[in-house]
Amino acid sequence: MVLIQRDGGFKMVKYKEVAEDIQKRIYANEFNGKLPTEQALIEMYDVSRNTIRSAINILVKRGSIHKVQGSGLYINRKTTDDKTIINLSVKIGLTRLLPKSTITSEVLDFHIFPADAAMAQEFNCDPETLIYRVKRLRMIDGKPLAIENSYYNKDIVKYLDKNIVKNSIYSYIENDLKMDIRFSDEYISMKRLSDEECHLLNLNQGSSCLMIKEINFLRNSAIFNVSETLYNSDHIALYAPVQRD
Amino acid sequence: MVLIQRDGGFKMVKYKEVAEDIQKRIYANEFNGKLPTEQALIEMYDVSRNTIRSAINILVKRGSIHKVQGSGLYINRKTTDDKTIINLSVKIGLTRLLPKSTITSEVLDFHIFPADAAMAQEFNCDPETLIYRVKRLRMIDGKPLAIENSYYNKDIVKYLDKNIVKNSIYSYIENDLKMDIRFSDEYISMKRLSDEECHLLNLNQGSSCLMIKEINFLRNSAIFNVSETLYNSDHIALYAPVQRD
DNA sequence: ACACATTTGTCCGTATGTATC
DNA sequence: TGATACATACGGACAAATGTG
Repeated sequence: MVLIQRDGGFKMVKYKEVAEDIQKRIYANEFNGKLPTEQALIEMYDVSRNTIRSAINILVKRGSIHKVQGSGLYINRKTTDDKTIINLSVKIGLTRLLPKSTITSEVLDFHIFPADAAMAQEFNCDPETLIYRVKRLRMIDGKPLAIENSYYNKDIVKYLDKNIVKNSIYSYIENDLKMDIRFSDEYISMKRLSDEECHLLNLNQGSSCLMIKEINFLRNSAIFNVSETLYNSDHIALYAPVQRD
Repeated sequence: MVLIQRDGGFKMVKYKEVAEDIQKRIYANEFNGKLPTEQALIEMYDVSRNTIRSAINILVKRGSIHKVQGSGLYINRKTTDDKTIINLSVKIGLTRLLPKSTITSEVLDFHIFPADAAMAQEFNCDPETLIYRVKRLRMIDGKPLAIENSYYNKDIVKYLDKNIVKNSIYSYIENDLKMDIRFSDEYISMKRLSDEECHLLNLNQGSSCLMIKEINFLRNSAIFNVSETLYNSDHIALYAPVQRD
């Protein structure tokens, strides 16, 4: 069985296609707790062992499966949690991350300003570089999910407007600007909310929340975006699969 | 230059040895923002390209470096944060994770009990299986860092006592019992602390904290440990490097 | 704008080691 | 013990992105 799929017209490399195909089959419950062996997958997809192993490693990294030498490839049990789970291992942008939910945004602030010393250091750019600031209340299926305070380097993201930031900025950057978001540093801490923030997130005064600071890099390792997002932790939990080397 | 190192007498496979050697050199500032090319590393360590690439991928996964096709291997800038950073991508056990600090523990509770239905489900084991419960106040350089509420399946971890749990349980499990801790699921959320918990962590009443629920697996995918740890988030932040596939 | 060298990415093949069953 | 299945390590070839002149 040869299965070559395309993602929105883009040509994908083999091992990623295979990975996504296996992932779909896992979601569709086509396997019974265990994947076929490497050898079987090699024959199914008609690719080399290295290619199958690269594909499998993608699924391992995102916590979908785990491997046991000498035994096989096992599908991980899903946790039974009523909260929305944000998988940190694949977390680049929210809209793509939570496709089963509807993410909408209310723009609380949108303006442009020249970087001061601190901001220039964050972005590793020259002072006076123009920076977009976007503050949004992000909602999941209509309920307040997070307050996002985000900054974009205008030298890299040349144009933003109110209409764009009302929707998925990442989708705009990737699909329209054809920029290549490659990696991201995420720092997770806790923050006590101001009264205004509590009100926005529909929480009691004096509440705290999960705060994620993100530094987002393009392929060429330029920082195009820095943000701090305050998550209503009544609704979400973060998930991180960890593999020993 | 051939450099084969041993870790505590254990034989390590080549790509891991190379990875750890490069990591040490990064810490020692032997490179100037950029690693030697793959080809140069191949010659330095006298290994194949695949082996070098496996080694490099370990460092990428833990956020030490990033790669730019056509350009090179770049060392990631360290964040300037006064908090202790817990790197989730390598977080299996605290003592090993924070070697620069002294982790000590005060045992708040230690007993054994038969699993009820809920605990049996957590461990994916039979009800009535004996479970160790360990509650510890963990301290970093003498300051209260976290309250850990941890459970061990006695069928797997056959023996624990008060003296062992005062020290690093993971070191005991790995070094003394020679068990192989392979992977871990981490769920991060926030918790409002009880008055007693606030007191233990030296926080004001009504404070909240980061809570990490961990499910820890052996090589054979058996769950040997489940825990919930309440981190004093004044002192720590979590870090997660994310790479797009 | 173009050609070229450099550097990492993808893909293939083969052999042998180690853990599980 | 042997068979199965994943892990490690070697090799080569070509593609794609980057940097240089």
